[in-house]
Amino acid sequence: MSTNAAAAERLSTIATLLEILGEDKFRVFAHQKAARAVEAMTQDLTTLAQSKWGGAELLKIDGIGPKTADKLIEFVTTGTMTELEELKAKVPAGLLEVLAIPGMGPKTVALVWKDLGVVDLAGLKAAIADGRLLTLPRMGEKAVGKIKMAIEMLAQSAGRLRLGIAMPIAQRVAAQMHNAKGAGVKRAAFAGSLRRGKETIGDIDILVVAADAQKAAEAFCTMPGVRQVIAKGENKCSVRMSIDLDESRWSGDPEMAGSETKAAVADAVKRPTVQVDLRVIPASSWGAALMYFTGSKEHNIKLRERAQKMGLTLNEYGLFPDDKAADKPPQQRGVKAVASATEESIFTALGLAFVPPELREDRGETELKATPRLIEVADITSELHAHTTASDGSMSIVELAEHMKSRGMHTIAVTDHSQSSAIAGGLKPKALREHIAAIAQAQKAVKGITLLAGSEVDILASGELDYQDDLLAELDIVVASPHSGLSQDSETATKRLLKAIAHPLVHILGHPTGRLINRRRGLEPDMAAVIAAAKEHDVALEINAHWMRLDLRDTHVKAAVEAGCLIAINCDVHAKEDADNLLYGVTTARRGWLTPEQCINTWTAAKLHGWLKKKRQ
DNA sequence: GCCGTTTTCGGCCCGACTGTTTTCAGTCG
Repeated sequence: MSTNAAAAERLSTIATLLEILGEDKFRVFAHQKAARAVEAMTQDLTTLAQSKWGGAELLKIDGIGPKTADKLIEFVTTGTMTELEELKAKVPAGLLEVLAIPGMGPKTVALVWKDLGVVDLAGLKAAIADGRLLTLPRMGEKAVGKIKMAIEMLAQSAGRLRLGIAMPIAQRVAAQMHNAKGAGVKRAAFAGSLRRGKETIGDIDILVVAADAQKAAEAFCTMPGVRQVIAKGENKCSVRMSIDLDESRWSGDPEMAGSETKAAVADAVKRPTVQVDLRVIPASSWGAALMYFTGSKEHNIKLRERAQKMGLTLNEYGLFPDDKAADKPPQQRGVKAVASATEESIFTALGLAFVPPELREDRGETELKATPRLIEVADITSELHAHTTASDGSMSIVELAEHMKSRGMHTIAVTDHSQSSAIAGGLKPKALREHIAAIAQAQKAVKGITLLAGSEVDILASGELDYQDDLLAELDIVVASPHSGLSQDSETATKRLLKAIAHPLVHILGHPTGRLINRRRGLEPDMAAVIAAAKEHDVALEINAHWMRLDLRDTHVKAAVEAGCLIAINCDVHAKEDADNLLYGVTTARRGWLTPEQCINTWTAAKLHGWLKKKRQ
């Protein structure tokens, strides 16, 4: 784990422990905010904190004050935080897993701990089994039953759903709500972290405008696949829904696969349910609700703070004048909203440029003077990372070319694996030379798309490339990627990647960390150094669009974009349907604030081919 | 614990749902 992530995790744990101890909730909130700030930092904390002005630099970050800065410097210097150690001595470690149970908040956790001596999950289960939990105030049969159910559900859950699994489910649910009989649904859309395009999703939020809210709720709770109705109110319902693996797009990428793909598929099958929330919204509040439920929470807080400074109050029904009447929310007292029907109108009323959903993470988006022209799927006109039957793909060269042409690409790079990736059928030098000839031959058969002869060359553990330079020089394009030795320490990994980037024949650094979301952490290089080197050597950093990878990740993309680095968005095509993953790659790019010009896949054929040839002269 | 275009002290985002209550605390998003 990177130092930043480790420090953020510790601050977050401090917040949680303070919460259990019943400390001031604003202190808790401050620690949570600081943790998020550290998590979002693009500079390396170690480098920053140890520099002469490190402390002052830390204080410039919103949410980090003198106390937190001290804790961070202490952590970087000594590897520990005294405050955390002291808190850990007071609170049993097992209570953290108890707090993770939905329905068990800090107050209840403190209660079972103090009154029943529960110190971990096993203790809680025992207290449920022998009826002691029922003896607590505000604990009835129903409350205990819910906790029991939540424990069972948690045991089945394998964590957050990957974007590529959640998206098709959400699209299907939204479509089903549109067609709900008798409910008169006028609008239906998904919101939440899915709309923001996060790489993993905790639950799915569906919003509808319906003539008959009750019928809409009824239709929602009785959809195929609903396993349990968690809550069913007038405006809000929550269900747990089975995940049907057939809904998610999966391609057999044997490189990930061998055991990895099978494990990932098994993982998705094992995770049986996902929580889906429905909100029924008045048509006039559509924009406010969409905004509110899209989040993120941090972004919403920023907007509400801003509204408050302007004498306004913002909730899921609209932006209202703040008349300080505390008895009831404004929409229940007939107060007329300043703005509510569209997101655009609310941003405008707040004096802000419209913020695309992918940017709503409180990473500076409310400072924007104008809405940036972010990259879109339609901007992409080339695919620069694809495999054929020569290694581990399922299409021939001609099939691949025809398919990518039908997807509107002017260029397709054929980049089969190199010799060290034996499991993926990597090509020996002789086979690669024959493949180069075969690609030239295929070009004669296919018109209207340029075929490039390339390779996805392994970056060996040492940082050396998997072919000799004379062979690499024969290729139109070289994508250099790490495939093995992915548990190297950070320093070794950094050296390895820097060496590959500095190689004069390399165009693109493919899936730079080699991570697999929810499965493999991958390399954790000093990303600032990698980005600086890529910029210096005119190497594009790849966003691998497969939803298992999304590598670079969003925060790395943002740092690379800020540094002026070139970015490639590639589907790493092995099979036809892999081209559909482009949406996820572009979404990740948008989360990193990428504009079209900085992405080589949007360039005209002339510009792209010219750039590639520069490294062949 | 952090922060300042009313503030260096006194605030700090907002509403729905649930289960237990007899008016609300706790949790969630």
